[in-house]
Amino acid sequence: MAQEDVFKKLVAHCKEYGYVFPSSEIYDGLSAVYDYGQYGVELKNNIKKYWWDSMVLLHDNIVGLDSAIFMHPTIWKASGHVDAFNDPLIDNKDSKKRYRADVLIEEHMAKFEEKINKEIEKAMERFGDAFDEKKFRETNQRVLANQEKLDEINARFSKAMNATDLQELRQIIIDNEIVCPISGTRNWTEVKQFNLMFSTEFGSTAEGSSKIYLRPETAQGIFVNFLNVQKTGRMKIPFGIAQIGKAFRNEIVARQFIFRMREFEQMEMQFFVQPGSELDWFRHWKEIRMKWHTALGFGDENYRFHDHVKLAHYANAATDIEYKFPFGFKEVEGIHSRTDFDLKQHQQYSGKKMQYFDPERGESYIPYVIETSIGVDRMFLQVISAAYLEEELKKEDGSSDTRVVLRLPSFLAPVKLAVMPLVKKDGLPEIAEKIVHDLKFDFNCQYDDKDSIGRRYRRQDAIGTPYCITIDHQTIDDNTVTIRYRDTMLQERVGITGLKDIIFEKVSIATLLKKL
RNA sequence: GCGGGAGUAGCUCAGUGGUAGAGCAUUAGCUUCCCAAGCUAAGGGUCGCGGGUUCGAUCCCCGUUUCCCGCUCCA
Repeated sequence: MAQEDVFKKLVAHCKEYGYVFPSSEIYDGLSAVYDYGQYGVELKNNIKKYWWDSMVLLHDNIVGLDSAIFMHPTIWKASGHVDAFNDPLIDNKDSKKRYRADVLIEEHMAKFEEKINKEIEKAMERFGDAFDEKKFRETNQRVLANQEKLDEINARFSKAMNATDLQELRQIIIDNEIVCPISGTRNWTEVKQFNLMFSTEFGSTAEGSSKIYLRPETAQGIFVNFLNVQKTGRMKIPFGIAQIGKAFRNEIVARQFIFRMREFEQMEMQFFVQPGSELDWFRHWKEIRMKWHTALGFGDENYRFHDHVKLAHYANAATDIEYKFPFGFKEVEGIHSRTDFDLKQHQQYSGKKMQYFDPERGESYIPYVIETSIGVDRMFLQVISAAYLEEELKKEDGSSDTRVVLRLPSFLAPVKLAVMPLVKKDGLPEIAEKIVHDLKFDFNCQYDDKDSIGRRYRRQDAIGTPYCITIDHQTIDDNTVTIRYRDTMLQERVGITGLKDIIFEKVSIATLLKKL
């Protein structure tokens, strides 16, 4: 089957079995926004717990944080998000090329500069030493005409940019007959502003309210709490702060299922280190994070690092952990050496000293930061991609059969076990119900007595339930049941009294954490 | 944003200018001693939305919206 078909089926399966629904579906949906269903939310919570425990439980120098989504608007000025990602863009309908409207106008203005300079050059040649540039500029008709035109455009342009008047920007392009360098036509679309950040009104009355942003990353919440956590937690460098939370980005391209969403969830850990030691720590965290992924058992060969050659303005080293999705290797997690950029920026913008006194070195400094940042939703997609399998089965009579099974690691599976009476009579349902009642305090259990036993097993396979407990007539005699394993479909006979311990050992997250 | 394709039941799809069908799924009951597709019954759709043509539109025409594919963009 083509890889793309697998992905389509996976998306359909997610919806069909209560993992992921398109947002606002009854109102025709909301682009690039998705909801997690009854099983999706369980899987997501389990992924988050695995990450959180691996950070906060396993490292005595990493603590958690839950900072607010609303933050002071200056934070996004300091981080660079306000200025870096809100360019006015315009498309040429013929060449289908996209340009920055401001760049088009600036380039156009540069042409007038050139014309003026050429006039001056020519005049210089003509007049030689006697040439007076200032006077020439003030008197030459062609220079004056060009300069006037230039000043006029510049005045309109500055005004439009300051007021972010997109219509005026387009009008400037049209009035000046600026053409697309490729198609040569003036067939332009409207100017659009692609804002990375969502904004909203803060304050309950329209007059007193001010514009604030929904955070585009959780990291800044950690940076602005650096001093709070360091001081109240008596943290000594090196130490880390971990946070799980929602973030929001206006994506230009949607259509990638939950791989790229406008509202998404991040699991970020910022690790503060001595300046100069950051690249050692960068390598250290690369290793730790890769181990976290491979411990899930989806096959080491399906992961790889992708080191960045071109670095963001704040980083001096960066890599991605990529997983081989059905649609190719894609980034799941990013690890960045962010230098002291963020804390330095906040120190400058807030006027507060974002420094740490290092007793070992006897000096204060702004710590350097190693960031590990993973998208919960991407991780979710990674897990479910890896788990999804359409399996060909040979039946005893020689005919073949397929079953769809989610081979989720037990600790991540939404439902841990299904308990089912083999037949709906002879007191078997009552025994099954009692088992569910006893185990429901420890595990997510389901009771099912509808349809044939084989069909019930398949239903559980489809949602990834790792264990099925079946009560049969032998149970009445000796208090034993069968436990059926999802991946192998094999069964074992065990005593009812030992069930809790058996399941607990298999689904405990501690078993997984010990591998790290 | 541009171009192409599609939108009929929860899912996969059929269908006709004269008030809508199948399989699977769901619910209830029967049957059933271990791996889906036995039996019976029931529920569920103003055929994406709006407008036009027509005596009458799910079907023809126009617009719109959503999804899919390609291009474009992308920290």
